[in-house]
Amino acid sequence: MPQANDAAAALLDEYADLYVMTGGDPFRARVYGKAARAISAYPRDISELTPAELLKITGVGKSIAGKIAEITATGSFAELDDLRADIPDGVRQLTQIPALGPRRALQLYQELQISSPEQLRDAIAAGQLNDLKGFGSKSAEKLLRGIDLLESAGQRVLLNVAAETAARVIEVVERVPGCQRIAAAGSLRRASESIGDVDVLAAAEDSGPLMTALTSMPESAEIIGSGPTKTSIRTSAGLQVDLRVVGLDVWGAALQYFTGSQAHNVRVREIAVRRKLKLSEYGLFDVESGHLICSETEEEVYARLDMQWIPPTLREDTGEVEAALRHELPPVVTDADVRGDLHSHTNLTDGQASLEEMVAAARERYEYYAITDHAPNLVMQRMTDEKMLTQREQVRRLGERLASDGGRPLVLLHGTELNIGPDGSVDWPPEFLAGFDICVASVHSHFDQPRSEMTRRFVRACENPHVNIIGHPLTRKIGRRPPVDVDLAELYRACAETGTALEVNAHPARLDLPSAHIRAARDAGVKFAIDTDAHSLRDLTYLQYGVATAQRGWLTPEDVITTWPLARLGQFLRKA
DNA sequence: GCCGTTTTCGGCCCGACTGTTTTCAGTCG
Repeated sequence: MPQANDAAAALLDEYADLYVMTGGDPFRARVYGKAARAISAYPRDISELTPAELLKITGVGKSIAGKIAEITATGSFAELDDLRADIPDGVRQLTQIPALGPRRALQLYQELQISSPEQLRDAIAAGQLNDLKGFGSKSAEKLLRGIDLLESAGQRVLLNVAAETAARVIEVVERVPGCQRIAAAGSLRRASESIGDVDVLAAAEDSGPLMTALTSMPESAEIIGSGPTKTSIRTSAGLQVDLRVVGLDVWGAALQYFTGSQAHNVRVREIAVRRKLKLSEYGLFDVESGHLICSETEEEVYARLDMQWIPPTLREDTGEVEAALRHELPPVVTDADVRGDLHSHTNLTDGQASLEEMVAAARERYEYYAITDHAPNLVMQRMTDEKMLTQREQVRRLGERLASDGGRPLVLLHGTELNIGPDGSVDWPPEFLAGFDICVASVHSHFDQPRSEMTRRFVRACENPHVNIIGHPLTRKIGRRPPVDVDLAELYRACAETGTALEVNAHPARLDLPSAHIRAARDAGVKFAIDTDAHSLRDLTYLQYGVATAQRGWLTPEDVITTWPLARLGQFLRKA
């Protein structure tokens, strides 16, 4: 989505938070949050829309349209500025502390002038909370732990880390006699790019033994809460795990509910209400009679609301509900659609495994596979023309062997991952590049160029007739390195015009191009390559996260060149 | 503040758990 949309959405979200803090109508606050999501999912740059076009965005009415215009003109809006004057920024930060919400955060500020987590820690130490209404000794303890947690870096984890934790919990709990069914839910099932806590749903008649199995895991460092349907622990690695146990007969309704997102659930439940129905984790009910209509599968629940079943990766309230009601959900790409991988490394540069090892693993999964080791300008990789040509010969011979040994067919492509220099040039002259089957080109340095230079840099790389794919386009690392500043609309235009694909890098630390930008790129006519960028055998298993990211961007197999048969891919790689 | 095969006004998702509440508010997802 355009950057102006992100900025405006952040301001509307901030306004919603501050507004609810001051005791304002919570429904009104919710509308601002809803409008923020709508804007941030909107494909066109909102600063370029006419007032009439703004009003067409669902959730944006006259008042919010006016505020967006104000944001475009001045970078903020008057009502927000007023609230900011009343409530210091640190008070909003207080609500980041687990178990401290907007109401009590404001109470702390108004009665004790506390406006940051550090000040709250000091106030607790000084016993200032002791005679504050609604704060007992347990609150103080809990808040102190919450502040520690907030300050210890990395409270959110990458997808693969969350998936490993969930797998371990499932392994332990499913062995308990009486556990009838178990699965990961929540943001992990939706494949969000980072995960704050791990949700696991289980079915059993008696929840007790399952809860005990969770709380007595050696990894369980703290029991945050425990009841008959829900138990929360924190692992020794600091990750919260929620286990919910329901009856097998309500599995579908519960899985739908615990998968979320919250915004998606709100939309679906509103649709139920309009039909005089009530949806909860226990099923879909007729409001008047109270009778259960269905609850066993997600498909039934959606179908009874006249909706298609919605893949979990799409459940973010960014238009999927409307599309499902119209029965126009796109047939998003799945793991099974992927035929190849066009970006991988070996130990000739910084990979961990040999050419033979990587290819043997790739052969289990793909129809075609490209080796794309680093090029000379990334000097620490010590690449030379000779090394590259020797590898090309090895790849050719290995490819011949694969074709004749009677095993699974796998076509090997020889490529490279070029460096896009600060001026948009790449490592080798055209005559050397012409010898590769495929060239990925990526930014590996000079991340801080101003937008105009960065944009020219990418556009020039796209215009190179030998560059097929822009690798990890925004070069961000989740939670560690911000994305580069590039005019995305210009980048998309250049990709579409030159027949250059954008990568959806599957590594869980990258997931780049991010799903939030993929839809706008696709609408601009861009094609995508889902690649692992594997530097090890394990990295090859991360393909699933690239597919999930593509799904979150609503991509179909038609949009993804690595799902195409080799002949069609070959045509694309010629950039004709 | 937004929205309407109920509605231009009156609604706006629903339930579990915790702590300090003696009947429920706040928080979370």
